[in-house]
Amino acid sequence: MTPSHTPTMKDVAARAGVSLGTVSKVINHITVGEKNRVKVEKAIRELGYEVNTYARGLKTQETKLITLIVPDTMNPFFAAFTQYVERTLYEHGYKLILCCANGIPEKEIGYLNLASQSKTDGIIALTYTDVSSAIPSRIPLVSFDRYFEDHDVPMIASDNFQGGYAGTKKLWALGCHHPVFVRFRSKFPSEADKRLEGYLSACQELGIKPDYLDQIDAIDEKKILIDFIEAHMDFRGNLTFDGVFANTDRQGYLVMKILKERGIRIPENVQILGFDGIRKYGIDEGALFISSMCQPVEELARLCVETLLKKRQGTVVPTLSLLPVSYCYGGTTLREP
Amino acid sequence: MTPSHTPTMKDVAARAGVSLGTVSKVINHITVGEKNRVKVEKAIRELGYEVNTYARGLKTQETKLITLIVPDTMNPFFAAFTQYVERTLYEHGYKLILCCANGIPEKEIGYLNLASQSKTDGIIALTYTDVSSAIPSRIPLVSFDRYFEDHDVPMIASDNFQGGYAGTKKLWALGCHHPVFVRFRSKFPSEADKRLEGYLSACQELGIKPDYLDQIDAIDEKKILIDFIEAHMDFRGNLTFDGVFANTDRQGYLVMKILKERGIRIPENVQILGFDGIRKYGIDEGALFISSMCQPVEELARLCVETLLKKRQGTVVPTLSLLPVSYCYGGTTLREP
DNA sequence: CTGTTAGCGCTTTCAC
DNA sequence: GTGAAAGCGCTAACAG
Repeated sequence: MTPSHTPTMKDVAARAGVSLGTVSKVINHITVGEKNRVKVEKAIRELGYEVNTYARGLKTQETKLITLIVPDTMNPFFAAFTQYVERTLYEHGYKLILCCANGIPEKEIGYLNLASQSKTDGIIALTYTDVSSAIPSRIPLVSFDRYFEDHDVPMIASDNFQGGYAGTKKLWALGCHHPVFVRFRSKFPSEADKRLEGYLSACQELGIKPDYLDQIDAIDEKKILIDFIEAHMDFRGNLTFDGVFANTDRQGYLVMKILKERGIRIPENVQILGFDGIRKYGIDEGALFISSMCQPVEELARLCVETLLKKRQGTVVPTLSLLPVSYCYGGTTLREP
Repeated sequence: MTPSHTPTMKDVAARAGVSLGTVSKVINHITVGEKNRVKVEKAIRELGYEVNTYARGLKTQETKLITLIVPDTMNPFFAAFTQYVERTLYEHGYKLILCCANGIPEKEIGYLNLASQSKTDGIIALTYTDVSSAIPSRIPLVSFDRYFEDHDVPMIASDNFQGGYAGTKKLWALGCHHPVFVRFRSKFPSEADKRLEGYLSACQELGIKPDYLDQIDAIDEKKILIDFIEAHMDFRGNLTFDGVFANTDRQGYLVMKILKERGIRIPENVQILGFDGIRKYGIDEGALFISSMCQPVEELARLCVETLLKKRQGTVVPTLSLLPVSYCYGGTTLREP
């Protein structure tokens, strides 16, 4: 008689006329007599049996669950990253537990603990709050874009320096001889901080006098930008810069709106270049909001997952991996000369 | 001596000098002698103990994990929905397992099974593929926007009919006397199909001759839209409609782009109204892409979670819950008269 | 109110 | 190559 509950290994064993251990071996691909294997496989099929992950996890301390911590999913960049992480995990037989930290440190810490209690096999963290003290040692953890001092945490990121450098050169090549850099950032250090450094380095090489806005944890970004812009007008109201390299697409978009409101034509009067490569309505069909140094989101996500899984199985993994970013036209820069 | 492994209930019991059962009771908030409770709580704190969800789950068949199935997270509407579902679940002590189905039925079915194997406590499904045959009976499942025949699945959705109706009336009030409706949809029936019905109903009431584009599983939306638009020009190249009510913001945005490319001014010549209420760069600061009938995403997410949890605990829940949508100005309609 | 104990479904020795 | 049996950490009777 078929059991009414969801079938367990016991049911399979009974139906196949073998012992529990044999069924377990078949499932875990451990050598077993041909005949028995076939019998067990048949029973599994007939019963629609699937292993109970939690019973298995209890035993093996594996759950096939990976936690992803992101600030939120409404930011299109994080949304894309989340999607690709999920996809890659799925391909490797893992499920994704999603934590939108929303800047709540306790929430991040709670999820970090989840892993340390081995309820989750690892963590991919994209966090901008300060939780480094709560990082469980010896737990598979990879960080995106954020460098954790004092902890042996592999970091994956875009090559932000190169992006800042190449972007500045690109603006120059497109005719911007007075590009300014603009950024708002949190007080927690991240790899993305290197974007400005890249800009500075390129400026030096090009013989441009660098000029930038750098605000930490600003509240009213719009007002600050307006002040910055007005401080860059000469006596007849002309702008003293002809290009804006923004730290993120969002910030660049904001700059664009403000400039347009003031009758400045983009890209004729001022070219704007962002960073991230965010697309309207997702990747598939959407155009960029603005021209941008695009991060290879999919590859970044894959690399995070693969690094994490390798680390879990004990392979030595790079402490730092940087992926290149590339320029993409999005309407706010001049077409190629 | 402190154990080197992550502490178990046994360690807590030993340290507190009580039995396992007592510790379990303290944890599960079952009455226990004041003195013992304090001792146990102290031991828990000192050891940094946390229950092992999987051991517990094995026993109780509860995992405090809920699966959310969405088509993807790059669509801003789904992204927002995901975020709010996660937040609400968190408030209730549940974790989110995220499945981006990407239109792959096998993937959805796999996750559906996860739940039926009681590795997950329930499912919130926002799916546009046909998986109704795979729906495990008697498993807590609530559906967003999609009506499952033959299954006792509570459905949550926006009041799409009301939205279609109110949106049409709004366009009329703003001076559109010849609004057309435009939609692309999948072949799977969903609540969102009622948007067109609302439009038709309002047209009848207003004495407007309805006119609409309705495409199923179209490949080249842009081309179809262009054809539609060109078919609506009189002999001197003037449009025969003065308003477009699009089935989604994305579709409305596409219409806007095409019209603008043809030199048509929005909203002066043609007003455009979308549906969803998607915002650039997420909810916080972003403006709408276009004027829209906005779905109350947060409330929808909350309702899904609460309905699911109620159903789990055996409470009778509504088979259908509709939440009202509301008009939001987004630049593609005329300002209030 | 407290301690003891029998499993939950699975993996993994360990004899056979 | 196979089966029996001992747990993984926890909960839920059940005695006391």
